[in-house]
Amino acid sequence: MKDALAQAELIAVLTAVTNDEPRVMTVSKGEALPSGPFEVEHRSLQAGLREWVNEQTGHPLGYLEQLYTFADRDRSPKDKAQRTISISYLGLVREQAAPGAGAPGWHGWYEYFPWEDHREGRPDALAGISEALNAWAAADPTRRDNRQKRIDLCLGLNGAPWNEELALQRYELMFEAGLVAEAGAEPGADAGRSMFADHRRILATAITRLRAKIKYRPVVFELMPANFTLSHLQHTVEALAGLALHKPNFRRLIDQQELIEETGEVSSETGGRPAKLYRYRRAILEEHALSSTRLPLSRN
Amino acid sequence: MKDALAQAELIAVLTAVTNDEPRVMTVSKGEALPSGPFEVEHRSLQAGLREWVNEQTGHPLGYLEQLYTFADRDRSPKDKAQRTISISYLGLVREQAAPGAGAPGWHGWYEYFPWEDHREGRPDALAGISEALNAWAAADPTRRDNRQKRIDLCLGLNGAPWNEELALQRYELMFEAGLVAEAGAEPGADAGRSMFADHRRILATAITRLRAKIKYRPVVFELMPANFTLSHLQHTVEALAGLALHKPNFRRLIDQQELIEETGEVSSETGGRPAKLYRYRRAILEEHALSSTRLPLSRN
DNA sequence: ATCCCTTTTACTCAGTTTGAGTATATGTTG
DNA sequence: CAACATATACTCAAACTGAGTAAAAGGGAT
Repeated sequence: MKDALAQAELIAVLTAVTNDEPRVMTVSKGEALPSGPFEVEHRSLQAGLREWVNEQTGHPLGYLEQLYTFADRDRSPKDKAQRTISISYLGLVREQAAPGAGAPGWHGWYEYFPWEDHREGRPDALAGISEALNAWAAADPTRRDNRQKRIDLCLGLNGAPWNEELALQRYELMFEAGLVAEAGAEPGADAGRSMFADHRRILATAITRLRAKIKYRPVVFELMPANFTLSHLQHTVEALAGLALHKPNFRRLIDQQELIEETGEVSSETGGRPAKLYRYRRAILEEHALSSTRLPLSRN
Repeated sequence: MKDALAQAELIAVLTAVTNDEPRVMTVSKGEALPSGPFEVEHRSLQAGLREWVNEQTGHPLGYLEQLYTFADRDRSPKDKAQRTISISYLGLVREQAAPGAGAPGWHGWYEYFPWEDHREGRPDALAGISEALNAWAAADPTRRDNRQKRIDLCLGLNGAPWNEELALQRYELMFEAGLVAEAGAEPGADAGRSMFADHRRILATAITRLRAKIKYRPVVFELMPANFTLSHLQHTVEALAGLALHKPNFRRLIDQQELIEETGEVSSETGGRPAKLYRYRRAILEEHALSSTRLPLSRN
């Protein structure tokens, strides 16, 4: 066995939801995700990430989950003998308490993926995208049918329903078709803001993972303040899923699962009838880590 | 940024199902999982793994999925300045065609996890395990309730149902309680066969992942021959899940999803009425990669 | 040839869950 | 105090799930 040395880099997708908008922490004016080297002193990968996130941002980091590890040659900046292994993590944080000056900035998910937000119906960006993808499919007669089917399923065309969990596949499809700037395309209006290297792909991975996870594990609460109303909770879920949910059914499912309990207080910030405040039942946290949550996934 | 150098190692959990028994490819007489270094020539992590699996075993490797990456300090053999990063993968292969002499050997999952096979009811091993775990919980008055709840949920005690997807949590619980040899325990009859370093933990991760995945993605077919009967398919799923499934419901779900089609032939190897042979509908493979499968999860 | 045994295949049925719609309660605002 | 906005509560049909039963089609023994 040869000694195969490599440099290890930790990349973080830190997400919060503020004002019903999912955001990600970025550096370089929103061009890149924060990252840092894995060092010998670190006890583990996760500990290493926690350490420098804390150093650099001071942000308390609750939930942290490994996303993916890659070391593709064509992704490394230079073609040297030494390779870089990138290990990405998804972290969930509370609504940020004013990041310090010069500190990393927060940007909305949907700046980078305008086509992913379906809370108010199909975004306009999808029209242009599907047109461009269809043209790409038609251009290759042999792979046409195959491509067309993928497009329909990814974008919810020709009878296929929109599936919010396909965020990564959609980005990869657009990449393959050369529609995004990372693949060498002209910066188009519909294609969203691009990022350094494959950071946007990592963000898409995080979105897909989180959208899947909120359906069967109570991770939303990592993004909520201690007390919240049911509407607030619903809007947070909707922001992540990029979908509008049916209100009565959302409520039914939440209290069926006995995940939360009333605090006894109410909030009149919502305009109409004051809403009861709830808190997450930490008492049964272990129970939840093992059992499952569900969410209604109706459209508008 | 300092240069943080590390050695990268790829670890493979290759699984096949033969004679209704899930098996894993091992080296060192079943003591370890096959692994190899990630080298500079490799195009990507996945490509690197494919390459040396092919070299060492000649086994054609279909489905391949990344499991987890870790670099815990206490897991490395020596405490040197250089760290090892281990990247593990789950691979699914067809029933093996007689591995060559001196080649890696196959061992049943349930040699390592005897408590995980519930196809014929609760395994005997669980009695001793739950007893030992309960004693462990009782030993610490402050954390008692918490521990007891975890035990009940993991093992399906006190009203909690058995959940086959908790394989990893169960192993970790037993590790924490010092019941497995890897944690320094005496080799006990119920604790299953142990493995080198944390390889058994990786195998548990693979089992958990696969048990979850077969429910919503048609990966079982990676383990099936070209033609198969519905019973064969069911037994394969049951082997992986470690559960007995309700036959009529299994069939109903399978053909509702139109994943397979009749070949027109029948097989009389089953003893009773000859069974129709089916094949996986490759034509709609992309479709399946994006949509979802479901399985009935009834007990016995 | 016929009866028995085994396994496949087909059908039924009640309880639960899900998607969707409607009605009522309780505040604030003009 | 009426109009409005939002929270909360209830209803209903369709779909799905878990579970059980019955018929069909072969092999083997007598």
